[in-house]
Amino acid sequence: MEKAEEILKIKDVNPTAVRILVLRYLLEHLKPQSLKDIEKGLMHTDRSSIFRSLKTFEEKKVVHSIEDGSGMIKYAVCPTGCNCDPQDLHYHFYCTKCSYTYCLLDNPIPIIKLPQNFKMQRANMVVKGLCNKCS
Amino acid sequence: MEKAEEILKIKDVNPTAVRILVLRYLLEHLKPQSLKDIEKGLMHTDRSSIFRSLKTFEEKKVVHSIEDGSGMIKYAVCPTGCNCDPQDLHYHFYCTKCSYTYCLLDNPIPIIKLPQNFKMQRANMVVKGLCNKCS
DNA sequence: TAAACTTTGCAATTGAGTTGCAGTATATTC
DNA sequence: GAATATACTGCAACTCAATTGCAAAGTTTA
Repeated sequence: MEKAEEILKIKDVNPTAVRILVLRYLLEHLKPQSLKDIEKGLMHTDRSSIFRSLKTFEEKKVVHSIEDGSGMIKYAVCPTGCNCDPQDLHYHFYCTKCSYTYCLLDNPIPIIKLPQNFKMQRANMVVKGLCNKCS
Repeated sequence: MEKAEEILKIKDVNPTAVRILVLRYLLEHLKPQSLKDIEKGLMHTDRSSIFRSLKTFEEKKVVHSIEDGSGMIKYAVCPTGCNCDPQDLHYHFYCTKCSYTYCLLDNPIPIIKLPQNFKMQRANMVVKGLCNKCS
């Protein structure tokens, strides 16, 4: 069984054609991909089908989504053991010139003190600016 | 001279009718306001005129914009001495249930180590979850 | 006053995300 | 294995915020 199918089986998601293609596409790419990226990559697959696959994946924790400040939601396959906990996340750097998103893995996100009874679900930490190639 | 007019003069922005109304509206509200918020508040002013005022304000550093994860850009008047430096900013908490945005002023944003030759322009740090009223 | 520039209001467009629906495929039951 | 139920897909259409084109109105300058 291929990796994509295995993951789907483990996460209890029906391994349909579109889902396998989408998941494979995400696995093949290191960087988080947007719906549009995937659509371009899988030229003959319908956008809404990809969209719905991604929603299913998110729900079943196959992938998690990232708002990197580009205006498009990006998706990345959850690594083994990822519980999609916000504290697992890291800063992202979005280059306003070349639109590339970098992960700033060196900087841990500090524990954030929330007011009483506030519950964190997720966090998006985005630094925008110019990357080394564009500055 | 009223406060809004003063600010516009200092920041070298032509004090037109729409601009004064928009800036007054922002000054009257503590929380960052979206284009839609302002549109609702200023019932007889055209959206695109408000939009262009805000763009002008941003350019002239009268206001800065905040992406709080709500999907709508929010605008806030720059406090005196604000140079729109990303380090001046703070975390925001966006309640996914009531859509209210809170400023988490107690948590300073740490200095973020960027790779060589990366230049920060701005930062958006958003925590999403449920606020005390909704949890 | 006329010309040049700025601002405004309206209408239309963009672009990402999302939904309704009918047709197709897959699974379940008899 | 056929009948029925359920899940998935593709297409088209829609939402919603942001943005733009353009001509009219207002303001400044020569």
